[in-house]
Amino acid sequence: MTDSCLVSKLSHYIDLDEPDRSLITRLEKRERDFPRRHVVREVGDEARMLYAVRDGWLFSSTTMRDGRRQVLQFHYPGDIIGIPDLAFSSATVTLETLTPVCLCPFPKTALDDVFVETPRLAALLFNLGMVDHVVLLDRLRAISRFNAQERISHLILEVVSRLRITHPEIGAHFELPLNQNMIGDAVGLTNVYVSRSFKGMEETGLIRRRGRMLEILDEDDLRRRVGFEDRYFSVDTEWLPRSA
Amino acid sequence: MTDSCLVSKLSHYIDLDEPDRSLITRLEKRERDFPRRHVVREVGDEARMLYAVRDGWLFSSTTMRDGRRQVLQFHYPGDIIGIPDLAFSSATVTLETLTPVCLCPFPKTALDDVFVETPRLAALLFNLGMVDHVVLLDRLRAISRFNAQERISHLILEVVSRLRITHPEIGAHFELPLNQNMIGDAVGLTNVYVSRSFKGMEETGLIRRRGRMLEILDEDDLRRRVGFEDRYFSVDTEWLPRSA
DNA sequence: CGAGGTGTTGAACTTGGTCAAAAGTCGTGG
DNA sequence: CCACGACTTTTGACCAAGTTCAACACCTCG
Repeated sequence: MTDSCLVSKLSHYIDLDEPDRSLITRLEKRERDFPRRHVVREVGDEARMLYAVRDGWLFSSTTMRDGRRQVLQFHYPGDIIGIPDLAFSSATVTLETLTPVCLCPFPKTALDDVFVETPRLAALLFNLGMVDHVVLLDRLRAISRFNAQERISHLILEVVSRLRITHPEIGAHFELPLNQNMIGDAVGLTNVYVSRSFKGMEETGLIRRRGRMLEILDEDDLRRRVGFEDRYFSVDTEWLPRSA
Repeated sequence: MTDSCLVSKLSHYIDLDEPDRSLITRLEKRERDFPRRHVVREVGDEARMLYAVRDGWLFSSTTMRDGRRQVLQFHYPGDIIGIPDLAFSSATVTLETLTPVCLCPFPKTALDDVFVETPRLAALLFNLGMVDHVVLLDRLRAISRFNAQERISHLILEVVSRLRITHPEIGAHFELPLNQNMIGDAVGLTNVYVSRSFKGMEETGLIRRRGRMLEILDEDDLRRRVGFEDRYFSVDTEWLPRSA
C-alpha cells in the first residue's frame, strides 16, 4: 500500500501526527473496485457506510420524477464521500462512478473513534466539510444568477481548483472527463445549450478544446468574469485544537 | 436567563447531559442585540466569531458585482451562524438581520473545547452541519430545475419545516416575514415574477395570502408536487459516540 | 397627510429549452 | 484495416418561461 490520497489531502492542511495517521490507515483498510458508470448507491439505499476515494472520479446526483437529473457534486481522490448522508439512515443522493474507481468503505460508526481519539482530526474534517459547504454556496449563486457561459466557466474553475489540491502541477491544460450532458446536469442547462455555450466561449477566445482536453486561455480573466474564489486554497486551520 | 434556544434545538436530537449543557451555557454567556435590517458582518470582514441565534431571523447572502443579490440561507433561533466561515479567515457571506435579533457571540476557538471535552456534542454539530448541507443540496436542485411556482413552493416548505423544530405547533397558517424581493433573491427570480407566481398559486388554490400571513391549503399535495423531503425531521443520531 | 417601502400589472424582449436531424468519434469484431 | 453501432456533439427552426422597464396602487407608520 503506497501513500494514501486521504493522508495527502489532509496533510495539505495540517501536519498529521502518528495517532492521526494510524487512524486514517485504519479507515482505509478495506478496498473495493468499481467499473466506470457504476452506481455505488442510490437514493433510498441504506446509508451505513462512508467511502474514502482512493482513485478515480465520482459524482452525486438526484433525479426528479420527470427523469431530469441534477448533478450535485463531483468527488475526487482524497475525498470522503457519503458524508452528507451521515445524518440520515437512508441515502439522500445517488453516488455513481465516472471513471473506474477504487474506494475504501468504512462504517459511519468508525467516525466515533475519530471524534473520541483525535479531536484535532475530527475538527479538521468538520472544517473541510465547511469548505465543501461554501463551495456549494458558490455554485448555488452561480446557477441561480449567472448566464450559461458564466455557469460553465464557474464549473470549470471549480473543478481545476479542486484538482490542484492533489495535483499542484496542473496548469491551463487538462482533461475534463465529463460529457456535455453531465455538465448541463451540473449547472442546470441542457446539453444542447452547453454545446452552444462552449462554441461561444471558444469564439470569444476564453478556452480551446480538443476532445476532452480543455485549455483555459486566460485564467485570471475567467476568474474575474465570474468572481471566482478558490476556496480550497486558503483554509483557516488556526482554530483547530492542538494535538494531544 | 430562561431556557436557551440552542439547548432546545439540540435536545430535539439527543439527550444532553450535564457537561453538554454547561458547555452550551458557556457559549451563550454573552448577548448582543441588533435592530431589524442590520448587517452583522459583511463579505471580507474578519471572521473570528460565531453566533448562536437566541431570538429573531437573519439571512446570509452574497452580492455580485452588478448588484444582484443571492440569498443563501435563512437563520432561525437555535441556529449557530457563521459556521461555514469557520474554514476561512474572512467572511465568505454577508449576515444580515431580518427582524430584531439577539445573538450570543463566541470565538471560533471555543469550538476547540467542544471537540476536546464533549466529542458527542461535537459529532452532533457535525451531523447538523450535514443536515444543512443536504437542505442546501435540495435547494440547489430546486433552483436549478424547477419553474417559478415550484421554486417558491419549495422555499415555503423548507421554511415551515425548519420552524417546526422549535415550534412544533405551527400548522398550515403562519407568518412569512419576507418580502417578494427577498424571496426572489433566495430562489433566483425577480420580485416581479414572484408576484405573478404567487398570484398564480393563489388562483390554482395552492395557497391563500393576507399580508404576510400565508396559508398552505393542502400541504401534502404541495410536498408531492416538488418532491419535498423534510430533512430536519428524521435525523440519524445512531452513529454518535456515547457520552463519556 | 405624506413618504418610503411593497406589491401588481402591462408590453416588449431575451435567454435558454425543445425537437429533430446530421455529423463526429471511438471501440469492437470481422 | 474497415465497418458497424453506440454514444456524443453540433446545428437549425421554433417556442416558452422569466426579465426588464415603467407606471400605478397600496399600506402603514411617522
